[in-house]
Amino acid sequence: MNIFKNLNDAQREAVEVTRGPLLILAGAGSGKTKTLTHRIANLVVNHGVQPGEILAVTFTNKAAGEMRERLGNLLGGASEHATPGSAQGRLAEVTPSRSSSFSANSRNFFPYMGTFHSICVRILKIEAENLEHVPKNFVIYDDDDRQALIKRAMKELSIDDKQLKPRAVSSMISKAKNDCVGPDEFAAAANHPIQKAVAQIYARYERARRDTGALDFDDLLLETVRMLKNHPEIRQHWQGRFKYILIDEYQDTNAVQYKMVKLLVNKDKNICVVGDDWQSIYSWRGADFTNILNFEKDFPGAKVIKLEQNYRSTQPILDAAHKVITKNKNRTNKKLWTAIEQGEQVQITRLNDETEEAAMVAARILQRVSAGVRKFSDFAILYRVNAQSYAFERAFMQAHVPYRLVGGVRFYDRREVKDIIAYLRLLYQPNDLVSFNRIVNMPVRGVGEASLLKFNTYWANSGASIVEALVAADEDSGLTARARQNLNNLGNLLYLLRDKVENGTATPGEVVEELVKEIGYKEHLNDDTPQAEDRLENLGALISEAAHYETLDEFLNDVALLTSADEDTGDKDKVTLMTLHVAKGLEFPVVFVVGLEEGLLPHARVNDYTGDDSELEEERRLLYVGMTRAKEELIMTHASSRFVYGKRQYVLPSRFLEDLQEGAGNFFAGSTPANTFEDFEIQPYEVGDRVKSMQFGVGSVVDVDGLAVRVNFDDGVSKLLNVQYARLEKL
DNA sequence: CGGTTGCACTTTTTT
DNA sequence: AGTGCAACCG
Repeated sequence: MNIFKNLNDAQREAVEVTRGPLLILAGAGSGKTKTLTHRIANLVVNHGVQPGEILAVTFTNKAAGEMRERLGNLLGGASEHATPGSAQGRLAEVTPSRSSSFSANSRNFFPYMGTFHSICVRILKIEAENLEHVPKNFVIYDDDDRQALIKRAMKELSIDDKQLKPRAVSSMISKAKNDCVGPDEFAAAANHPIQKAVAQIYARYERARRDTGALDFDDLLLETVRMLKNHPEIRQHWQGRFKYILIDEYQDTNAVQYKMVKLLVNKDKNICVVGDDWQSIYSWRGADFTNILNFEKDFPGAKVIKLEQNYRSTQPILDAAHKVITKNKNRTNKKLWTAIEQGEQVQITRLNDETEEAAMVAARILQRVSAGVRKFSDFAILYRVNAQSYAFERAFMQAHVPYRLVGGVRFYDRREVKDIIAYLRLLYQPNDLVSFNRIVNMPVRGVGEASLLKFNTYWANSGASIVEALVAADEDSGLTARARQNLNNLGNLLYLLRDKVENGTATPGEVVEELVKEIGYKEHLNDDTPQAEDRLENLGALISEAAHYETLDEFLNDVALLTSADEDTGDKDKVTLMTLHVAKGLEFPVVFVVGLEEGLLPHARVNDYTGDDSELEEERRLLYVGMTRAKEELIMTHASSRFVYGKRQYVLPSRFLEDLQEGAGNFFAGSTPANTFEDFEIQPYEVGDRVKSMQFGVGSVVDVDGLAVRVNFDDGVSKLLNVQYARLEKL
């Protein structure tokens, strides 16, 4: 097998340089994944490296799955000869086993591959017995779980959740954790009253979370870093184990992840990071692309390789994307090039509103598909916020355009699924307070606020776990006989199921089935509502999902770490709908980037009056990412008005469209030629002005709000008009 | 205790 | 517009 065949010079070099620190600056579409997989294959095949000695960190579980698949293809039958790693060396389950193209037997063959989070879970589960604050059977709290606990902490501290939003507190705590700042340090640095309040909540939250046997998303990383820092022998073990480290999307690593990398790299410094600062779009969750800019400083003597040939897009698409991104000041310099010189021109189209926008897109797709030029799966619609998908879903349904929605509500976030998962978590971790609160009266078992309060007191005094307290609750608990009976039953059920899980008499699938039957959950779901059928269907899907797992432990971990983008939506012939963030790393023959308007892209929350352009630049990178997903055709749209918060608002074209216009010449084609933007001059109107509209006749201005002007026309019609588009003339 | 009704808030992006 | 939460009544 020749691993180097099919690689260009830069890619080949990136594969060949196996020793020492290596930075691969990989532009969009430059064959990054290919290079990474070839690199791993080269290590294994030509350098005698055991797969288990390689750590490969990806940004999403899906990316890990893809890399695994490509590696499998590359190595072909080699897996049969591979020596299985230790028991710990099994492949991280990143997607339910059904979607993996490999049998469970081939797992040992593969490197540690996955997201930072999933890798941390694996390491922490292994090391839990050596760690004070990490129980072996920890559960993973997602954002909702964390917020529930924060709310509770705020209530206990009598902090009004209207004045200080639990969500805001949650994100402040998250930020602190991502900066490796604990509650004490946070309190010490707090001087503003809000910070002081948050410090109190933070401390209380942490205590509650620990008592409850849970780690939140950020803890997974933080506890791993703490462990590596504070336990030299553990650090040495893992440093010795991971002889080669690869990190993809390095521009999106945050402070904790950076620290972890530094702690995991051993004296040989065989670390290879791959990334592109132009595609850094996660600073809002703490990512810091200076990590990639500073790599050479962090690892002196690092080799730097640039992958600048783009294999994905045509020249016109690349030129347009380049025009946008080069408006950013804070960035590295590079020049992508493509051998595909010929191609369709980039189009910009203006529509009246989101309905027309979606209808136009649907019509265009249908036209191309029925002409036999394209298939549905060639198309992707990319937008800034999930809410934009509604209009497209409606239009596509109407036009019978098959589509798949990536992202949005996770399967595991559906209410019925979360209920059952909460039961499973509680029987797995009998102190999981958040799960207990969720299910204690679901389905209704006559335990309301008053009973719950009594039970909580009883439980707190007992010093036992929640499940133990449920079983033990007697007359002394002060509970009414009925409530006590019901709580006892709940506890007994959880005990029974836990036993079955622990001694292996029941698989996760069987446990879920028995649970559903025992609590009468199907009857509970089967109410009169029209959604009942969907819910029952989801419940069925959950049961069959659980059936793919051997242990509850594995199942719960996957449930917690899978994102909606990881969900297998099937490879049917469908148009893809997703956010720009989710689109990173993907490519499609035809891409529509929609909603290019001020307030949407750049998003309204972007601060652009402070003189700090960093947020605006991130929005621009987001557009760049979207544009560079296109292989052959790129169409960008914007609407004149849009429904926001249930109100129709007039919106301006995105300033990023002006970036594209410069030196455009005949660059653009489509229903809106580039010169649309030339007559942008806005005439000021005042209340009382007499105006004339080509469409509506003569009238008086009665209200002015920015560019939106309300005109009462003389024929009695009142219209809200955008002065940029309504062809108004001042009289 | 539990269901209903009305009101407030939402929307950035995700591991 | 849809959802989630608080207050109210049966």
